[in-house]
Amino acid sequence: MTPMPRMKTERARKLAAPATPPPQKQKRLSPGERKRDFIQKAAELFAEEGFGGGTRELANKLGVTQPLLYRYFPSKEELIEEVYRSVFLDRWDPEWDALLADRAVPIRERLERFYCSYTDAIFTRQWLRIYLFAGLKGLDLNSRYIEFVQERILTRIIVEYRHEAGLPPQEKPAAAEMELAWFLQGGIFYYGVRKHLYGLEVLEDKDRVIANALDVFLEGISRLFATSVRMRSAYGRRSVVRDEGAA
Amino acid sequence: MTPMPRMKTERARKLAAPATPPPQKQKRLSPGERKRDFIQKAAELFAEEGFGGGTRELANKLGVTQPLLYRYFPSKEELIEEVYRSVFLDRWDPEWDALLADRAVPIRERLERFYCSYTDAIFTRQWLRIYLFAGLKGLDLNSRYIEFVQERILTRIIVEYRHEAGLPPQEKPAAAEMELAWFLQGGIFYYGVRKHLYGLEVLEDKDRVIANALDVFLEGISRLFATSVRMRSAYGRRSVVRDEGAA
DNA sequence: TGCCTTGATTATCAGTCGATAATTTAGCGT
DNA sequence: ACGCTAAATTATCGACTGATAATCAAGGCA
Repeated sequence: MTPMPRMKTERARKLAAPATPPPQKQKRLSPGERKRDFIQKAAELFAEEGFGGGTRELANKLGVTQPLLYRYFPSKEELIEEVYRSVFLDRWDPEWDALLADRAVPIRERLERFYCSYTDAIFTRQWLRIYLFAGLKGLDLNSRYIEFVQERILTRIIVEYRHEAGLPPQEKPAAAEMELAWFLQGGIFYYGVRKHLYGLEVLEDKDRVIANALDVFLEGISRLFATSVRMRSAYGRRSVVRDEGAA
Repeated sequence: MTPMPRMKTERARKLAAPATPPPQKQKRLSPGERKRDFIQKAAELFAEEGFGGGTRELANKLGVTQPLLYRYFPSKEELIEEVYRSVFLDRWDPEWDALLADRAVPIRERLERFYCSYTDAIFTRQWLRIYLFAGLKGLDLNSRYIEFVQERILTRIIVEYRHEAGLPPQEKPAAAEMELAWFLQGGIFYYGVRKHLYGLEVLEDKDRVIANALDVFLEGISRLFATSVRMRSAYGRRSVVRDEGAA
């Protein structure tokens, strides 16, 4: 009801959005675009700050004000879940399923092609950090992703390896076999963590590192599986493949 | 000035410190004890909530009031660093140095003993969570721990393996060799992450999982090192051990 | 027993957080 | 050109954060 609220409004705008100085006329995006922008910038923010990153800082990255977020997401928690979905569920290339199961190609080459391509997709600072933040937060979506990895990658590795090695098929891989597949997965994964999370000096040729890891893994399990089949726990020596059931 | 402020005080105390109901007379600890208690409970809190865990919640766990924290630590950040120190720097058993370097024992057995004992120390929910939180926060203390692992564990594994395999000694392990050692470390580490961070069903016999991983690793690298020595990059095939220098 | 050091408490501040209600205004359809 | 829908803003709330100053009181020492 008083004169000149004009000047004050102008100043408030400048202070509120210093991140994007030039494009001041950004207004009225379609709901779809706005929502996508929120999710994308939120992924960037949460990757750096964790899910505790502020909604105001997020709004600044978009050049809008903070309450606008709540026109598109009922709560911050729901934004987080959508970020999570966009980062994880949409990055699986269906091609990989076919690749891993293609018995016309030797298992060695299948695994090399898969892991080189798969790590191209997930070995980014953003993906790895959000993955770890989500794990620490205990989101159930994270557990579901792990189960996905277990079913779509690791179980297949065991099944396909056994097939190529001429070992008898099983209904389900033994727990000890799954642990060996996880050993491979974890060993490769940690390369990405060292490089992109810790920023350490690593051997830069990622595909060569993967190839070496696969050499070690496949040579290693071939000897292990061979002995376990040959002696069938005749010795008291560790027998790997025998199932003790999952806990 | 009125009767019964007694009741109100009583209620306030109960609301403020519900964590430790019976010992209400806890007062006047020596500075040393109090400080240790703060660090220990802070480790528990930060492991669950991350370093964003509140100072009031921490005080509640101790049954004291929040400002008391600032008699022992100038700021929360400094408390975090002391927590970090107590969790990481004090858990290395000097015995492990001798164990890894003891050439009277076969490398296979040295590694098994070491990793079984080492993982007994670090495979706890608290250690793993603080380790990952610290990594995401980018604390330089974390980088220093990684370098420690690299020097005290991984370099030694390569050196000792090469010695036992009769390979010529090097001034420094090749970058590709360090990557293989990291592959082992990461593969074992991920077992702890799956169990204690994600709470997944794993094969419960940790020492057997480690033994299997070592079988695979040692068998694998023995073949790899042998071929690389035999053919010296005669083929165009990948040669592992040749150094390309660290980035 | 009474004092005095110091551990511990109460009261409080300034800043930030997620979220809500009311208001403004951009831009399409007529 | 106007008007209406809805995108975006301003203003604000209550809860919670780390931190400070002033006050209280436990317990060793005389």
